[in-house]
Amino acid sequence: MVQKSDDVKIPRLGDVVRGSKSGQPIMVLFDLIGRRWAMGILWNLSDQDCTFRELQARCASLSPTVLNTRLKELRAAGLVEKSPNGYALTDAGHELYIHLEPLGEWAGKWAKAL
Amino acid sequence: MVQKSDDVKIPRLGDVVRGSKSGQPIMVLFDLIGRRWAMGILWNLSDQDCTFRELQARCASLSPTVLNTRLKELRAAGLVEKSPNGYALTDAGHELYIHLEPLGEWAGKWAKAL
DNA sequence: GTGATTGCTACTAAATTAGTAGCAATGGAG
DNA sequence: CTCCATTGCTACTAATTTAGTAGCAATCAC
Repeated sequence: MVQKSDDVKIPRLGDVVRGSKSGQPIMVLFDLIGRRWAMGILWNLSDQDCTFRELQARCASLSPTVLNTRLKELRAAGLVEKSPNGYALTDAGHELYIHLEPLGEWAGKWAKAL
Repeated sequence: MVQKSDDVKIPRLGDVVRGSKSGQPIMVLFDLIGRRWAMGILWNLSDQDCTFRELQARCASLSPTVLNTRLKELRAAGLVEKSPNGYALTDAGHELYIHLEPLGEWAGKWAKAL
């Protein structure tokens, strides 16, 4: 299994966050978790560790390319880590999830109202 | 000022959410607010109404194309509306913001730890 | 060994976003 | 009314991101 050290562009503090000159933490975070499937991955990892392929299946068969990219970014951001069973949330990842979780219920309400 | 009725593709319940077959509300929401600058726009509208150009300035001069697209989507989703002063969060938008807000503080902590 | 599964890379096509220019409408100032 | 600034937006092209598919090396179960 060959590993190339290709550059995982996660946003960093003070960085030009994909257009944002501010580099405010919240914008850095939004940039990171606002990428396609990033929040979905965190969501799906929240209740159990997943292998690469399980995660892929849970996320509506998103392409391995994107899944792998997202995983690299989330790992570089300290939100996800490798575990014996595949991938898992780190403590920070769990903390973030705790803040995301209420959105689940709210989304149901919102969707109904729409 | 001519208005063309061009199709604002906001995710809908039961939709194939940009690849997601589930159509779960939370995934629909993630799809919507996971688009570039969507959360940033909500964030910036939370404390005051903004004109189109103010919003553009606050969001690191994101292009009018994308800003306008996001605004259409967020309006179609009932999170943003026009106000005398430009654009504003709806009640639903405020509710969502309330859930997003704690992320601000958390992001600061996370960023420091990184 | 053989076969199945896992983690991932490579590649091309499609979609989204960035970036810039500019125009029609509105609102003063004189 | 005339001039001019501002606002809200459209049009267009270039760059970047994501989708989608194929497939290979490593690991594991027999």
